[in-house]
Amino acid sequence: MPREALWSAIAATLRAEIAEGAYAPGARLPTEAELSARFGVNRHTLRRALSDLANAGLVVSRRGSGVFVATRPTDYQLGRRVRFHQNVTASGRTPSRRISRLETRPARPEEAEVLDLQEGAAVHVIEGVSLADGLPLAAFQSVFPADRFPGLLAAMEGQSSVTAALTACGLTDYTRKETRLKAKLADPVLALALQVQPGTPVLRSVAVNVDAAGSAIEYGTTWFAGDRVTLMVSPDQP
Amino acid sequence: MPREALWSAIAATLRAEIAEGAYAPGARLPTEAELSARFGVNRHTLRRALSDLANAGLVVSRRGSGVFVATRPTDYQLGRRVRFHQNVTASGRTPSRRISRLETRPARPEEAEVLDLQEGAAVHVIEGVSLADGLPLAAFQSVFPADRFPGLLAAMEGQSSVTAALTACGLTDYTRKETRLKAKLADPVLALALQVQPGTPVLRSVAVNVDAAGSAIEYGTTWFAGDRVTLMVSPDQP
DNA sequence: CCGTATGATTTGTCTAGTTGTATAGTATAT
DNA sequence: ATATACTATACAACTAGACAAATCATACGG
Repeated sequence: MPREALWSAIAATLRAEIAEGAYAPGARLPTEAELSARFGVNRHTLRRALSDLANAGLVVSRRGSGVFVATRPTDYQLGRRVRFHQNVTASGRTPSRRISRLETRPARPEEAEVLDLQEGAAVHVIEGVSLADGLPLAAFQSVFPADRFPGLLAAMEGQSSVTAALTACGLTDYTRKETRLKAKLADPVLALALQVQPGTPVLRSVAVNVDAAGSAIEYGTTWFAGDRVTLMVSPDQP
Repeated sequence: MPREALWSAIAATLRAEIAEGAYAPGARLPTEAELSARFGVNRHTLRRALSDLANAGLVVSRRGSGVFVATRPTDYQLGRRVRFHQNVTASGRTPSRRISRLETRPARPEEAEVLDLQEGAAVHVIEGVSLADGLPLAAFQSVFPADRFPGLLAAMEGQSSVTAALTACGLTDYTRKETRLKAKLADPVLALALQVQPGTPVLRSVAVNVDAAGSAIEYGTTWFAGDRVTLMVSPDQP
């Protein structure tokens, strides 16, 4: 009977340390060179162990960067009134946003239709990435009618909460009217923004938000990193 | 009367050559392929001879690396204030240390309890192997409260004496408060670190060191290679 | 201040050599 | 006949070294 293979024992050790919290989710493991020195094995043997962990979905390795502890998939509640920050804090993490684009441009036909605008009317576009504990969870693009919120982009300067900016523009409340979901593959640009491998699955959510009066005020698209987020669709509350 | 087996004769030849110093302790023997060619036998037959030597503790083989000539055991004094270097030099050997891991991570419940910390408080972890004349005698893991010794890991960089690093952090003296001993079997990872066969007996020592004021400052575990070390427990001196 | 270039670091892949293990077959002594 | 010793072959596990590809940090020039 063959005794336990070295790589297997090493994998078990690392597994236990990850489980004990020695390496937090999202954290980088020591380099392969350091780990192989620590265990006193050749780098190939260590890589065999890492490949076992990666196969089990416990770690993700990125060439040139390192090996990272995989984040357990987050449940992301998709409801009429749930915002990003609540979602992330509810799972015990620290939410943050990185805004990458603020601009005003003519509405595209589809956007104009949804937002009930004339084709070519000006819209504000906000693009960015939402993160939990510094790890990208989703990339988003939101389109707002410019004439309804003239100072929106200015209100976004220096802070990152879209909800707060909308409030500053006089919108007290808004709810999600409809959401369409689709599974896609991340193209290189999206993969970069989400820090995943190109070709990994992504959940694209297209949502329309309406104000209290029921008129559309936001046309938002969100791309969730499929391996980090599980979307929970809850029944609508009236 | 059965004439002596081939493998037995080969083993005797190698035994004699090792005894004559043709292969120094720690040196690598020729590869199995070379030796089997030299004696004109199949590799299996030669391996039967080698296995005889290994069983007698004369050689140690490492897969992928080669077969090495082994060395003799040491007495290791276990006292309140005895350090590793003194122990090894006392037995006429050259001590050395190989540090394999320097990290800071959250304390595990047991460690927090012993070191009187809050659960999850940061601790420094130092792992390595202690050697005599280049041969591993013991593998150790030491855990220190990070807030008590903020610069400990930095002090360990570029040198290997834990005592010196502690001194650099302002700790002038410490003594062993308690030691628990247990016999265990080496798992593959530990076996590799100690350069013994997996499954060979190992002495695990769990010790708590305290400073002059009596507060715990180190939670250390040491695994001694059972066939290379004899532990001597001396009565405590007040 | 920003983009670029460059060098160092880190993971991915390949080739080759060494010991460990398993299976099957052959010769020989009892 | 039947163990026992040895041969033959094949594959698995691990080591060793080299190079490629991606990334990151830093310095430099506009």
